[in-house]
Amino acid sequence: MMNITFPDGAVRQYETGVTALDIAKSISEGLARKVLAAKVNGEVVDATRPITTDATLQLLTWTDTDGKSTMWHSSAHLMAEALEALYPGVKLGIGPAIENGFYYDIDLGGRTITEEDLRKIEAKMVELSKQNSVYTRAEISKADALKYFTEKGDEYKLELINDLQDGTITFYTQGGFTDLCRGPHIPNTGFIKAIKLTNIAGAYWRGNEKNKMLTRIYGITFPNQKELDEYLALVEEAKKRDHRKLGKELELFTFSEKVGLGLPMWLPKGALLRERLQRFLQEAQIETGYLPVVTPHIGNKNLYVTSGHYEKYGKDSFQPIHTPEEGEEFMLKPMNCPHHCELYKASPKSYKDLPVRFAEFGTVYRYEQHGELHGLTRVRGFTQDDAHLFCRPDQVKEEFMKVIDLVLFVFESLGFKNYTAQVSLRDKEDRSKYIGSEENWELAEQAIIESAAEKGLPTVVEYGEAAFYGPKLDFMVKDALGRKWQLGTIQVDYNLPERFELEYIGADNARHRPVMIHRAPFGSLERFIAVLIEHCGGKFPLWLTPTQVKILPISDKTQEYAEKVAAALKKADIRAEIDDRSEKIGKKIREAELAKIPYMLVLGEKEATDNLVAVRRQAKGDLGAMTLEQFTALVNDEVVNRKPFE
RNA sequence: GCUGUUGUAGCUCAGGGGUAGAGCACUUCCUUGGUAAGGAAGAGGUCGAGAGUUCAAUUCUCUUCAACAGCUCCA
Repeated sequence: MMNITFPDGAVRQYETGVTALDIAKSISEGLARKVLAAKVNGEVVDATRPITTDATLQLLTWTDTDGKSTMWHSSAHLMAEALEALYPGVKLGIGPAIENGFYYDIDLGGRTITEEDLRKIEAKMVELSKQNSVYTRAEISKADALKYFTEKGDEYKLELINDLQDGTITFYTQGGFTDLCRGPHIPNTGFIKAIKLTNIAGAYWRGNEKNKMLTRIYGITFPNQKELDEYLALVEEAKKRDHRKLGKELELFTFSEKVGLGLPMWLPKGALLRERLQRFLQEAQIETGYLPVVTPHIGNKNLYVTSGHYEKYGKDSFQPIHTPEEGEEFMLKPMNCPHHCELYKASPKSYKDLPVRFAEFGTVYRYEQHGELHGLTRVRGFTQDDAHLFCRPDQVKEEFMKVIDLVLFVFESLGFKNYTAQVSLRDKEDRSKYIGSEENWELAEQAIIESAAEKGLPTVVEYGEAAFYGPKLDFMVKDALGRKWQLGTIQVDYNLPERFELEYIGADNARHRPVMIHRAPFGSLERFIAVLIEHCGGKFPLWLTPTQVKILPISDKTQEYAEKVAAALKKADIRAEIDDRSEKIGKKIREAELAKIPYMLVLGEKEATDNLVAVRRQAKGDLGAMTLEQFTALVNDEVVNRKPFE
């Protein structure tokens, strides 16, 4: 007998060699029908693997992330089985589970696959899943493994096996399909009830562009049709909220081939929104002790030689600008830090001056790869809400706390309620690649961990993810559709103060090196606005939205009254527009609704006579008539409190 | 940068070897209408660009540019 400890702490005794599935059955049949895999002593394994020692056990179902990925991994195998049936001789690369579903990289040997073929493969998968084939695990020697795939003629699997240690190799078989796989897998194919193959793409074997390009088929599966339908609806909704589409529809920004790719241009409505956002952060920053600075868009090449960026990124950047003077070279600034370092050096600093916080909405230019450009989220020219804090090592924590406060204030004001923080620290083993003293790193890493904890941030710590110049903390937000985006970032930097020989005079009258902290709550205005657009589906909070009110006179007869109302709103600092076309009120309302204008004022003779406005709220409908004062108060309340659109 | 798909009016898209079409938007006129599309007329495109095949190309072929999806990359 052995002791099995459950997540709630309960301990029960079972026969040695019992499986997680057996244990589930002993609890209830219903539970057993839902168990996809099990976590035994923290390791995810097949629910059908015998347990031979005392262990902690967590039964994994569809509601667990590990349960989902086990199912998706098994689905990849199911797809491979279907592919072998439909395309004899197909060679298989790798087929893992991913965040939303799974993929398999395959070599079709000259054949191609179309969208219609995906439907065929899906049908085959459904057929195979209904056979309830059991996924069986087999430990196999390296020699036998090689023999199997040599006979099968699959060079990709052979390459994978060659990299594996003998004695650690396992095969999984379901139905007529056997694959090299570490597992784990779900008990049988019958768990896979709803299948959707989503798209086809090319992918290099092992992610290396020198290798052959394989066909990658993406798919997702669910334990029932309802969840698949919900997922597909979510994908549809995401398409509707695509910031590139909404940006065009709401006339926020545009691109021009003539201007150049990856260089967004802001249309009046977008520029207004952007400026409001900028002012909002600027005000918050000034309150927190930041000092606004302005630096030029270009810098002498030597600036970047000093910073080290020229050596590291020079070849892959916009190339230097040459002047009529021989030998002079300037570069478009790819970041603001070097300029700010030089600002720091403009005057000698005492320890009493620190921290110094230079803030600038700095537009920078980076030569991103062509294929990488994407809407506003990946561009070649963008504006960072940048600031650099120069402080003493003992001030790092306090500064971090303040920056976290600022970032959270920004998120809260814009309706991002769901966020996590990723703390990126040094590699635990290899510390050779990091610049800066052990002592300072330790201080900064602790400061980050502590300040995140003290602020109650949900945090993930990643070792080895720190930049060579310092540890960092990145904020990931989840938007209204549950998609994750990386926005704000706070990074400690030991490199640039060194390279620029930044100093301050300490209380001991000796020279010391300040610590530099880079931080950007938005990340960049472009990226942040893109995420904001998708988060709110184009329905911006009233305080940000370009047009707050659309005034809709019912006929020409009330045109004059409409203008009077417009003037009054303008005076009250409310952004309103009149729709004075000779269209029917129904049409004017429809268009204002589609343009996602928060408030509409329907003005007819009744309102003009009584000196009232009939208020309509976007997506909500008629709110009834009120006085202009009441309406202004309503709007101001929403603006001042930065309420979300709803 | 690599692979694939796409490129027709301001937008969304149809068409197809014999020099183009719809809806919306736009202009003008009629209509003055009370909470999600009133009516009529008109204007607007050398079918992404370049080359080739052909009597003839927007349609076929090649090249190129751009967008999209994925891969690689991201100070």
